Amino acid sequence: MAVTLKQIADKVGVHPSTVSRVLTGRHENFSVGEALRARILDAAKEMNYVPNELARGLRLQKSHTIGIVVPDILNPLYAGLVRSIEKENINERYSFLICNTDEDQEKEIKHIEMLRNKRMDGLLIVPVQKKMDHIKALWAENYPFVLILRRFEKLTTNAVVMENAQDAYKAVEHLIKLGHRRIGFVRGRRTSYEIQGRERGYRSALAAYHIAVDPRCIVGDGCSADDGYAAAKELIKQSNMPSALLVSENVIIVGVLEALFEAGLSIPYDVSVVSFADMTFSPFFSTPLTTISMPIDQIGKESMQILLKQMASPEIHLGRIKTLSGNFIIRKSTHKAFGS
Amino acid sequence: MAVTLKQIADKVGVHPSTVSRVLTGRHENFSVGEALRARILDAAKEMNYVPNELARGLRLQKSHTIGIVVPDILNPLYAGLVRSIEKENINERYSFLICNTDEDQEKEIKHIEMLRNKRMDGLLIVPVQKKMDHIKALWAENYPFVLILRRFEKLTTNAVVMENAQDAYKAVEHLIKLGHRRIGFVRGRRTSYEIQGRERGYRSALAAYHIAVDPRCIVGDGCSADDGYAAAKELIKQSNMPSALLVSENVIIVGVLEALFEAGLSIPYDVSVVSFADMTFSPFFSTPLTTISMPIDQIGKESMQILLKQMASPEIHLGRIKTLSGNFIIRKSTHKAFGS
DNA sequence: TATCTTGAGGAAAACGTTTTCTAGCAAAGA
DNA sequence: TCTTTGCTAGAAAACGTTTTCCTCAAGATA
Repeated sequence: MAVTLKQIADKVGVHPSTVSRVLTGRHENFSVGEALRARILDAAKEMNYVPNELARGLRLQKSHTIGIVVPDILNPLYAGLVRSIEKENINERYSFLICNTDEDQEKEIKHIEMLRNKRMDGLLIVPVQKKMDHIKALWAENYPFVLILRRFEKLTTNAVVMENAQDAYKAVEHLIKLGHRRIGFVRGRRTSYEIQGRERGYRSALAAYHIAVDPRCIVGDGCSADDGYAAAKELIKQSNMPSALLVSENVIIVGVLEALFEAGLSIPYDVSVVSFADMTFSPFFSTPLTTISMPIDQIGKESMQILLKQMASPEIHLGRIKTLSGNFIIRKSTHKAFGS
Repeated sequence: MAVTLKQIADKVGVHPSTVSRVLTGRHENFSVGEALRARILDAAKEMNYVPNELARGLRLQKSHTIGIVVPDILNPLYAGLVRSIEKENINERYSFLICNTDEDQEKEIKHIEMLRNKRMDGLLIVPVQKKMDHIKALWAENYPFVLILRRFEKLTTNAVVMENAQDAYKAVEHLIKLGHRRIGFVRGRRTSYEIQGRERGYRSALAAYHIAVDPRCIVGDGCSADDGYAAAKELIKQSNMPSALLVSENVIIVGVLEALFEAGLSIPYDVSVVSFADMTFSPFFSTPLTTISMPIDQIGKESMQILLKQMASPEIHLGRIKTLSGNFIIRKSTHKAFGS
């Protein structure tokens, strides 16, 4: 069906290799007469030649494609990440194959297997982090990849992560300084790297100000809006509900807001709220949200740059770990505690 | 580097074709002894065999990949679309290569060229719609594809689109029935299919109720939040600003809200707002938004189903056009006009 | 005149699969 | 005993490129 080099060659009356050389512009150690060159170019255009990247890829051992594995592209955090990765794709050398895991470990494993089958030149992964054998395998085989937002303590791979503990610490400290003593933590997936870091920060901030941690103040385990909704409900029904909340993730906050709204609680008068969040919309919520927002553009940029370097020399383990801090932005959703 | 069929074959002492047959499970017209079969399977596992999809693709003339071209994956509308397309990917037969055009026609042309080079089995496209030659070419060559949300009147390709005019009509009618007479239209990109349909609907609703269209009420041309912001500003500074607004697109509304907020205008008391929108967040804005929301899941599902059919028989032009209606959801951002 | 360079292009292998065609051999049927 | 059938497996071509190694003539050089 599709036109091949050979067909062009036949039409022009020349060898396929010559056509290849003209079309790819490779004249090193080689030269083609101007006239012939022009004839080949014309024929290719006329015949609507579409180079077969599958064949090129097989020969060149390169797919010119990078695999991206994220939890859910519908989460603006990850969509933004993808866009910022794209921006570092100088000269549009690569295209991107995107996979969603929905935080499902088995899906991730299958996706990565598929990406390897399709011979991605490199992988950018936000890992689910329940298992690490398949990541270890990549590492052992010098397959170029960079972990994003999450990494394995026991494995020194390339990674770009956040200062989660520190970021959470700052947020909680802010609440404490506003006079809050009972501060809730709406947690995301307990097993995930960011959340564990953020919980550590939450705990150490309380400890620093000599406030005991009430386990009933820590709720939730999951990363959907529904999970946030359920977790907030649990908090709301408690007799001495926290006067302030730290919400640990982007999408969860939507559910928390819904629960608060449903319960007729007003922000920040009934409850102060700080959230890790990265939605363009945060400022337009009924009460503009005080947030810790991530430097998504920078995360994408660093990740891609490391990956490019790693792809350039796969045999050398860079083991680059870049750690970035979030931006704490105070808006209207936090207020002095009324007792103080 | 990577293990090949031949290496497995050598190790087991058998021909590569036999290995291929065992590993792909193709035993039609063929059979392999149980013992040998097991030995091959073992060897493959032990040697960590990763099939080369590039080679398979070349041989089979299939990439098992579908190209998706959208304006911007960061727009929840398109991210949702991608996810719903994925849901129709039964048995995970395909993976998806995603390209963003940013509504730039040249980018779209380049992306589609690249997708053809990489031999995508099919294409799902939200076209920029300034040029159509490259789409026509796909069509002429029986390349399987489906246009989404936008289509060319002059080209009967597969497409899944919305009843834009009708949807806008309903929204405007709602405003008119609330007593509004001066109704603004914050337009998106003038050249795009949806926007033209929506403008038609806007105009015909006004006409149906004998309200003259004031060209000053129609503002904007662009699809970013900034465009919405600028357009709303323009409306706000007018002496007789409209008492109600129809906002034509998803992301634009964020800018409009910002402008309104900045001008100290309250919704719906100073101005009623209806928007085409598809964000999970709409209900949580300072005033929950009355919206026309699209059945994204259905759009993705229909698109993928049509594409699958088209891929199954590329030589037959299905020319299927599916038209869907939006859901009009009344929330709190619209109110009776105060004059009435 | 004999040898060397240089410019122009061809031949063929290789990348890793899949699939069609062929073939050996044993058991079964005639 | 001779042919057929069924099971098992190998050989080789093909998919569409790229690239290394040739070849061959013409002009330059010694």
